[in-house]
Amino acid sequence: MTRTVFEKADVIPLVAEVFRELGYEGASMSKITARTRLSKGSLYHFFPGGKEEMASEILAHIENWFIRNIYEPLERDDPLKAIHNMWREVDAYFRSGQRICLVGAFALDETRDRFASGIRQYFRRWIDALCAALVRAGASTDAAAVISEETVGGIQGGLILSRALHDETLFERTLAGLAERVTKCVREDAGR
Amino acid sequence: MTRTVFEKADVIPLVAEVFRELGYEGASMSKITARTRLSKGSLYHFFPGGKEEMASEILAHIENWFIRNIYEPLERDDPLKAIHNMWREVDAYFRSGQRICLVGAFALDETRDRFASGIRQYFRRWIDALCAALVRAGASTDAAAVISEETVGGIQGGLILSRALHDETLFERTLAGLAERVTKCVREDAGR
DNA sequence: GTCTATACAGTGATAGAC
DNA sequence: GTCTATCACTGTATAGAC
Repeated sequence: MTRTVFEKADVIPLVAEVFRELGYEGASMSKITARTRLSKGSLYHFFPGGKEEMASEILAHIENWFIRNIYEPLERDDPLKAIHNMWREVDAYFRSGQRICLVGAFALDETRDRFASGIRQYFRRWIDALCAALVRAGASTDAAAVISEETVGGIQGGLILSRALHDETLFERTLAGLAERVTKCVREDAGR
Repeated sequence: MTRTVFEKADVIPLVAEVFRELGYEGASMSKITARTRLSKGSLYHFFPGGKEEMASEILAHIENWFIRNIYEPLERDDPLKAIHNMWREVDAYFRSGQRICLVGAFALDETRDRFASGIRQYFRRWIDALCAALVRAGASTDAAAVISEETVGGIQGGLILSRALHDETLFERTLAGLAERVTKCVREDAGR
């Protein structure tokens, strides 16, 4: 029998995937052990606080990924390039809509209240970073604020719809539509 | 002690609210009994199939509500009036974003697979009914198809965001933005 | 149609051997 | 760091009294 030795950094993405598939309440310890092939002993070794600690560290891990790959570029790189990078990274991260947003899923039921500040922060910073990039690209402050909210919300809605309709093309169509509107917004305001 | 006597029609909305608050897996029988003040005996009397039967009947109940109040008007009434009616009903139904869409929540995890056809139908018919109304109002078939998907997805995203950010105004802002885009789409295409 | 009592499988969590 | 064995508890579901 093979005995693979992990460290925490390897374990977090594995467990995260189970939470994504089953939700916070649906992801029981036995489901997690079955799908990750890690025993309860190993899991409690890495996360003495159990499920709550797992989910908490997973949320932090997700936020860090978005900060590095999406928010920071939006906040300080060339805005149009950073926005283009966002579409590409988001499509890859959510596997063209085949993978859900765990933070959005947690927001829908009372799981939200357990992780309220992490959930709020993730969306708040995404919207603000996109808004800042749009303003730097020449959009008006008002228009940028509106379309940033619509974009981040639109991505979440696209994930729900593409899963509900079993339509893998829907998420990419959603991203393309959002990208077009964002581009138009920048052009119109910058050209005034 | 008071002993209220219910029939199934009274029970469904009560249980539905608990599923909305806690999700399918989070809504345990004991949580349902505690929040509805109905005993397990009563619940199994109405739903011999347990949780799965409850959720199944709730989904059917929700779809019927949407058919009567939103889809059918979109399919056969004056399109502009029916669309205006939709914004009003949706805002009231989701309590300005304080109440989530159970169908959308179920779509996010593996609960989707239990109720796949009901979930698919709910969104499919919503998008199609809105699309048909837009075409009758003068929009081009292509534009109507695109904006119908964006609208139904945008509503779902608005619900996630307003909950995540604890911002009651966000959902109404989302609806207003979607309404504006829908109106513009009809005017542009009809005026060609 | 309401309730309580009960069965027993599954839950999160811990201890201790390797 | 891995695992199995075991804990007390909560899970769904059923039976039967009122």
